[in-house]
Amino acid sequence: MSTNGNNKISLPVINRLPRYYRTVRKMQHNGVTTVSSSELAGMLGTTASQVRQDFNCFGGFGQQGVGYNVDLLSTELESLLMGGDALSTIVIGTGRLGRAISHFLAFDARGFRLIAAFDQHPDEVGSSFGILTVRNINTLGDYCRRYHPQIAVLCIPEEGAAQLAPTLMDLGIRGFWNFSNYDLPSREGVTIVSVHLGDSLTSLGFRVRESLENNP
Amino acid sequence: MSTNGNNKISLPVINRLPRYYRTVRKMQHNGVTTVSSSELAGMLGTTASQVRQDFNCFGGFGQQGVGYNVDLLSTELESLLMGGDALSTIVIGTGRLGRAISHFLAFDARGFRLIAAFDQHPDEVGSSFGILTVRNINTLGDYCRRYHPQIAVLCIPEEGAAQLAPTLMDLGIRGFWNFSNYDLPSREGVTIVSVHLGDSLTSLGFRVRESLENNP
DNA sequence: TAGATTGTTAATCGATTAACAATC
DNA sequence: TAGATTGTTAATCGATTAACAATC
Repeated sequence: MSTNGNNKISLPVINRLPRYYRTVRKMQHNGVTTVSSSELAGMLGTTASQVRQDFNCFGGFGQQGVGYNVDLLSTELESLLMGGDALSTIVIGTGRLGRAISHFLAFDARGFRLIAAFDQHPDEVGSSFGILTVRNINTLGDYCRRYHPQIAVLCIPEEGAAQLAPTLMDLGIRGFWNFSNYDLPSREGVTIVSVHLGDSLTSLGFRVRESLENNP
Repeated sequence: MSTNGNNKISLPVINRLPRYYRTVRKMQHNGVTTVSSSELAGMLGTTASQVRQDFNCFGGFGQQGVGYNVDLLSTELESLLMGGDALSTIVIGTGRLGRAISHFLAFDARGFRLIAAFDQHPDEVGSSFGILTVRNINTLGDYCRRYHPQIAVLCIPEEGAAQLAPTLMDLGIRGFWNFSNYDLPSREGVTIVSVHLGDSLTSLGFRVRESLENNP
């Protein structure tokens, strides 16, 4: 069923949904037809309680005494996560990372559709970018006013992101997948998901060093 | 000061440290010499209480009535996060993503040192990889037994990661920066930080669609 | 029916925030 | 000294886990 009326769904729950979906797809692929909350929990390293709580945010699609129908679960999660029209998406920054991410996005779309790529370097502009051509960053405003992209993927350095973010929000961008080091300011109606590679690496370092101290 | 004795530092705290460090560095760069917990909190979108709680995990380096010395804070955080010997690191998978990530790692090392890269494709093997040369994946075991790398960056598909992970742990890898879709099983003494790009993108999609429903 | 497992309410746990005494 | 701000303890909040009645 669709999202359970007023009950706002918490971020921890939302962030677990993709993993549920991945796991259920895998089971479906293996021909499993029914799964209990405790089986799923075991597979995911969580608790049966959590699985049931999470699924119930969207109106129970289990059957008491039996469990969950894998096909149904898969269909529901899929429509929940990537149902409806594809989100039109632009990439800003076509360096190494921008190209890798865009390839990922184009290869495994998950409800997104890449419609343009922008860069500031003259020698990038005009170069091919998958099935697209890299556009000049100074045509970004015109482009957005004409095509109204919904999502922006930021693969540019901090300064560029800081400068561009408010403009992009004003131009109607509703979601950011941010790979820059800049922390975008939140704004009503705009969703921001940041992948801080540097922070992630730094905390890995801290944790490994901590572990090496206890157990060299 | 170094980590406060027995008090285990919680993961939420650890994950906030890199942001503290980034912010403090920026202030240092701007010539700020002293900062209060509430100023820092304002800058980071958190509370003064949290800042003080977090810093106190490492034995207070503030001064009552005055605040925190920016240089000291920067030095302490730096030594905490990337002090000591660099962690020797290998990359597995030299496709688009592997190359982008490695470039990032080499450019902004943060206490890591990239010492080798491996791939399974014959036409990748032997190609240049920054200052390194791509090695054949089937020499991985020998390499690890000889050079004892501490960190592995996984930029390979799920199946490869699933197959390689236990082997790498047996070979003494102490930390994984995992970009595959595979959820590595945890093991005592091994730290895993996963960057699930697909999950991150999927939850962005969910949240944007949710927001579009309320406010098209 | 009896056994199993959900949906849902209640209890627990941990993290965040507030408060305030210590002290610069 | 008075004002400010930390370090630290206590209160709150939210998320996770446990329990159990409903029901397949």
